Amino acid sequence: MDWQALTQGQSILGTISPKLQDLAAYQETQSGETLFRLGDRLRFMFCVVAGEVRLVRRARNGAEIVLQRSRGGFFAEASLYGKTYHCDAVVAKPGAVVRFPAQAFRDALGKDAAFRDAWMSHLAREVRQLRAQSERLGLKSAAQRIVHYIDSEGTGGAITLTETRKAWAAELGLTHEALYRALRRLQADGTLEVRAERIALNHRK
Amino acid sequence: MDWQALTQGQSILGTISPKLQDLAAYQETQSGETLFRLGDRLRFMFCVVAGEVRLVRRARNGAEIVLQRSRGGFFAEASLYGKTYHCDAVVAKPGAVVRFPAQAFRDALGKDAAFRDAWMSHLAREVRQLRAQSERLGLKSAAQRIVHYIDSEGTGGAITLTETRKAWAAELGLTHEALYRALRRLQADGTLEVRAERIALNHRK
DNA sequence: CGTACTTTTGAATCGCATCAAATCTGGTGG
DNA sequence: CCACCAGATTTGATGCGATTCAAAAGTACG
Repeated sequence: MDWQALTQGQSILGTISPKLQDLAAYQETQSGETLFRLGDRLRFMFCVVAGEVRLVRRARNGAEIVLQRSRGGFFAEASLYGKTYHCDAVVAKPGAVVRFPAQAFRDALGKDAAFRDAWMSHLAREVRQLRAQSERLGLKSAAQRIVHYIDSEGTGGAITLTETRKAWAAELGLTHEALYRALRRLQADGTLEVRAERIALNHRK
Repeated sequence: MDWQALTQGQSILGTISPKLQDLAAYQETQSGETLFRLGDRLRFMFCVVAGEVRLVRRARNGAEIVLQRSRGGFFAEASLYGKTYHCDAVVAKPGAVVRFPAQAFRDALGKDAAFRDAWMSHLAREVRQLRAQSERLGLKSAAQRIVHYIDSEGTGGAITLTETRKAWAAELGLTHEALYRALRRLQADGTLEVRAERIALNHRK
């Protein structure tokens, strides 16, 4: 299966050596399917290429705790150095993953300098984005989060949305209704320019 | 200056080779001091050993956007592979940092396998923690965030706080008042056991 | 052309933020 | 040892903003 055609956006996958690529397996995923469970011996590193996978843990009181929602890219990176998985991985929306044998993945990181550099800078970028997102979610008002998002994820004070507004709202930790209303308010008072997918901050002293 | 005595908790720093350690500099920091500015050529990797450093960017509308608050450990990891810093670093609370020449740091990552492994697993752990935090901050109620925290950061459904409750509240994205009240409510309805610094979830079917 | 989903607006409610203030705590210096 | 201070902890009252529930209109897709 030519999974590489599906992974244009995943820069990391491009740097993977042919040897490791041969060991990779493409796997379509069904909703509700479990990729691994807490305590399972670590066998594979997974990369989501379509759909959504969730890392979950059962809380003491029975509630399901979502540790991560992955809608693309690697997940459970921290597991790579452990012996077992520390949570369950459940498919939330059908799609596909690519999976690499964990040992081969570690070996490649040890031997292949280019792959290793790509992996480290991938992790570092991830860290930066997540830190920014945490700071953002710490802000109390919808307006503040929107401005923070545009300023930290956008370029030159503007962004072009690639996702739906509903999905953006979820990323901002808001209901979609709250996002729509906040956007309209910000547009009304002139701090924001909203034209279709392009949203820009107005300069304002 | 023997900065290594101060860095007990920083597991990474322990794996740094003597050669790189010799190039490191210890620096005390004053409130308001700027370690680097957006656009500055990248010279150093910094590690907070005391106090607090903030990575900030000025928003278009004049507001200050906090990208990260670091109260210990490395920050701006993503800068390591760039040529310039992508934000300002300002000291928010006085303390100290250790700084490493960026080129020497990169060289060490390339040559020293043990250091590199420690760095990669440090980044991976960071990613996992931050993902969990983002999921947590996405939860709408104080109670949910508290349970999520105990379940994802604690062991066996319990945590022992090392920070003040006020600081914990900030980490949970709540005001300290909201945290106090939520704790009392959870204790009253029996889902939580609070004894001084030890907070445990009760099993409950 | 129908179905599913997003976008948009409305109304009511609730929980958290905010402001205020009292108590408790640990640490400093007289 | 005590007085004092800064900060943390705790409780109360109030208001605002986001959630929630509801529903209509727009849009993409088979």
